Formats: sequence, structure tokens, C-alpha cells
Amino acid sequence: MPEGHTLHRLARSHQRTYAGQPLAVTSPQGRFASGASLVDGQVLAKAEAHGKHLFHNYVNGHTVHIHLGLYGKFTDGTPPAPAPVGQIRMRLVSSTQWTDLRGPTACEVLTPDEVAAIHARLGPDPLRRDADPDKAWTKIAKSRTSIAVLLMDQSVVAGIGNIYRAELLFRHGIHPLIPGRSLDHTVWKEMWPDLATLMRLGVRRGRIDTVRDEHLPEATGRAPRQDRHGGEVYVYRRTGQPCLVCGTPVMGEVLAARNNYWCPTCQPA
DNA sequence: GATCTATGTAGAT
DNA sequence: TCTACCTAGATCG
Repeated sequence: MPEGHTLHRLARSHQRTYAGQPLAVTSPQGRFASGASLVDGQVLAKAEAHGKHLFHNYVNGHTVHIHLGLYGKFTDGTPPAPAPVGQIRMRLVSSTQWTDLRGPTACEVLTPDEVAAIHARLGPDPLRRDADPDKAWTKIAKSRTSIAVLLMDQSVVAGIGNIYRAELLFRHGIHPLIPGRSLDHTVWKEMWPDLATLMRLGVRRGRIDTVRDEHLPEATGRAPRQDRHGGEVYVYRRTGQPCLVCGTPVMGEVLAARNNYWCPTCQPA
């Protein structure tokens, strides 16, 4: 589900499956009907992601911008595509594959200027080659805002969601409420490549795993974790359970309207 | 079957 | 800081 790694995985998949082919683009639900008509029958030139945003660039110059939000989801299969059931915002069909999109926050055709504006307001994305971690550091270093809020701010770093935030802070022993400007630059220079590694692993596996080998269930004898995001994590949604490193019960609290999780021992205030 | 909850964001207050 | 958006799986009764 949708943190940055999911969108990059989708972009990669759509690129492989559809790029270079004409696509039948429809909106069975109707809410994207006028947009779909602008690209229906066109060849997909490229699919790419920046943070949690997905872009389908068609050869006629139109771009479909998709943001899954909290609920959005793609499903796909091989033809024939089944009769539409429920609220399908967009359906793509090629000669070899079909894909349905449900429940996105955004699914719209944008002009090149509008696309550029989205890229411009997004911060560096650890999964993109053009990412510059110094741009994020510049904002973090002068901000009184908590590091937890800064990491979720897509104009600071694009692609981090609640799970990567909680796990990255844990892995570097950072309390969520530490102000950005109190963060040590050397710590940030360790956090960024670590985040990039975690997210690349997420793209490969299609799930978020953040636990080092020595703390995995196979190494420690504890029961494997089964959560709906599917991965092995240190603190995300583990409130009250023992920290995998020190055994202290994990804290869980809503901060700035989002659930936060941390180990009070490994991540001192 | 009803209710709750979530990995996100924009806009109003 | 709050609400709306609007989906599906988990949980409740």
C-alpha cells in the first residue's frame, strides 16, 4: 500500500507492461470520463513516480496524474477484462493486460506546466536519481518543527509515509519530537542513504521491511510479525509490545494528527 | 450487517 | 487542528 516504494513499483510495472503500446483508457465509474477521452487510444510513452505521485505520459503530450491517497488501489489481470464492478475510476486495457484504478485521491489529466508545478513542490525522492539530500537538509536544519512532522512533509522528502518515518527514526535512535534544527548533520547523512536502501528494498519486495538480520524472528526465536502491511518492522503499530532491541514497551501516540510509534529507551527525548 | 480503522492530502477554521 | 474525501479489510455484536 501506498508509500513511495509502492508508487515506484507501480511505475516500473506500468512501464514494463504498457509503454510503447496504444491503450484503451476508460472511466467505468464516470468521474474521469472527460480526462480518459483525452488519452484513450494513445500510446503510453512513459510511466514514472515522484514521491507518492504517479505519472502516465502519453505521446500526444497529455499526462495522467494519479495519487492513491489512503485508499487508492490498482488491480490488474490478463484479458479479457471482467465486466466493471463497483467504482472503477480508470481502466487501462492493452492487447495483453488490463488494469483498474479504484479510490484514488487524484486521477486527472494535467498540462506540462501543471506537472512541472507538482515536481517543483515535491522534495527529493530517495528513489529517484535526481534526488539531492542537501535540499532536504537545508529545510530540516533551519526548522523548529519536529523531525517526525518534517519527514512526513512531502516538500522536504518525497515518498516517506508513516511506516518509513517511524522505522527510520527508530533505526537512528531519534525521538520523533526532536526539532529539525537540533538534528545533527552527521546523523542526517547516515539517515538518507539508509532510507534509500530501505525504500529500494521495498520496491523490490513490494512490502516494507526494516528489521536488521540480527533482530529478525529467525535470529531471536520470537514469533514472526503478521501485519496488514506484510513486512517486518521495529515499532510501527507495535504499541505496548517489547522493543526488538531492548525490550522496552513501544510507545504509540497521535502527534500532529498521525499515529507515531517509538521506543522511549532507544529513542530518548 | 454495522462499525472501526488506515501506509494521505487539501482545504477550511 | 479539524473535517472531508471515499475504499476495503478487520473487528464487533
